[in-house]
Amino acid sequence: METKTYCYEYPRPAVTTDCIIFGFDEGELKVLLIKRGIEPFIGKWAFPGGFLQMDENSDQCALRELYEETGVKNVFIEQLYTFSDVDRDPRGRVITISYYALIKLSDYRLKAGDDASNAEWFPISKVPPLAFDHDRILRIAIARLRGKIRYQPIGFELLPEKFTMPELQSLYETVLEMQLDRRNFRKKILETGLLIDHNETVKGLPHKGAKYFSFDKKKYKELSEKGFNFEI
Amino acid sequence: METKTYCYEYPRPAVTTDCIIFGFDEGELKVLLIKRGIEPFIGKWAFPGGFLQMDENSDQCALRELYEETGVKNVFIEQLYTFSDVDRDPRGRVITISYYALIKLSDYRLKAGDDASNAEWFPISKVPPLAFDHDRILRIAIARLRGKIRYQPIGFELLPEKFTMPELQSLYETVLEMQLDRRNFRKKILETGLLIDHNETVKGLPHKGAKYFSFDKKKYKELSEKGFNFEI
DNA sequence: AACCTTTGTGTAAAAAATACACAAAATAAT
DNA sequence: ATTATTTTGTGTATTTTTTACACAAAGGTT
Repeated sequence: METKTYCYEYPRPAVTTDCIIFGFDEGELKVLLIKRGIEPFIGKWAFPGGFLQMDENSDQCALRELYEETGVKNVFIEQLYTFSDVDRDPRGRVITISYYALIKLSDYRLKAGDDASNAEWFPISKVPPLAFDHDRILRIAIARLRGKIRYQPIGFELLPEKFTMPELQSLYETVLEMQLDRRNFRKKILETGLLIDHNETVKGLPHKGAKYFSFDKKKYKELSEKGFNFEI
Repeated sequence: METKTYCYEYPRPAVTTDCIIFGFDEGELKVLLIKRGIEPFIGKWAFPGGFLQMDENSDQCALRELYEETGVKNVFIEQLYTFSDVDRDPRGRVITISYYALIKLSDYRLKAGDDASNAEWFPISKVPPLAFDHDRILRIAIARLRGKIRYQPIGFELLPEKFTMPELQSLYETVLEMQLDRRNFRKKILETGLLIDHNETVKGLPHKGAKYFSFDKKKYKELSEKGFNFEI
């Protein structure tokens, strides 16, 4: 079918969602990029995304595209910003509602980037020039993540269910680009009351002897509904 | 013309912008609402807004609609959130990129709400039930304003060029819904270095004897480009 | 002229953030 | 196996920030 069967009285832009997928691995913050196989920007890297369908809202669209392109499911997403510049897509007028996702890379390391796929994880310091206005989108996404991790416990979304305090600290240090004192960090994190201590220590490397913790999602929901804040 | 001349291969949603316009007057935070003259929701109050045109981005659209519907120009606007639920408009699929604006009510009190127009200022505690999903949008806008005023000097956008310290404090107390200590507030605000002291006192009521200040926009630009923060 | 209301100002107390050192456990090296 | 090295866990003293608080002066009101 190439007939244009959807007609309107006034012109309408196309609407897409794009998703900036963050992962944390080997002490680095990474984003998942897809190498474009078609024009425009063929061969360039870009964020996964696609067209909004008429039976889904933009959250659902972002989650669907995320799943279709990377196999990732049940992840944290949040709307980032809507980009609407007239010339941002050479094919025509396209509005993009952008999202960012935080995923537990340990769970999904195998899905994307494998089998010579066109998806690949890039440390944010080594992201190549991107298609469309995606460089700008990435900058905004990083700024949002950096700002938000300070006052909402979203960092856990980037770690395995069970993690150690040094791992968590390393994540914070990486995202915030600053060194943190081990004892003060531990104190602050623990006094949120949102960590479950598993009383179990790591056997092998790395982080030998470190205690395992996990994030108490239920407690967080309870407390945040009562209006508590969690500055870290 | 009623012919549908704009045709596409896939269905597209309509895209609009809506603007939540905040003003501060008589010690109250207010929003500007427009009474709908057509279905759906005829007779109900809603935020001003309209359809995105193909030669403008969403910022420009929000500013244009703002000007057309209220005569307001040169104001602070910021993108708020994009709403995309399937059933949010009974006429069909509509995506709304929402903005909020902060205006100096003193400058514009005459334009809207006068001459039996269909625009009116409502204190946020007395906003009637709104059309579409605008109740939800308002809640989100208020939360954003409340959150943002703490770490960015946007409160000044709601006051006249020259204002007194008690006026500024009253604004903060109203938006944050909390009492603030006069001396501590003054100290914090002044140590941002962003206020110009006019060494001139108010003659008449109210705020007799209070000093006039104004916001140093240039200095703010300089400093914020260097990455300074302004928590208040 | 006396009174009332509102403004401007500094310091002491409390709370929060920061700096800091050593013992114990696991691994790595010899 | 012994020793050395690396990384973890833990508490307190110091500094900084935030909060609490009272009185004199100016302008308007009665």
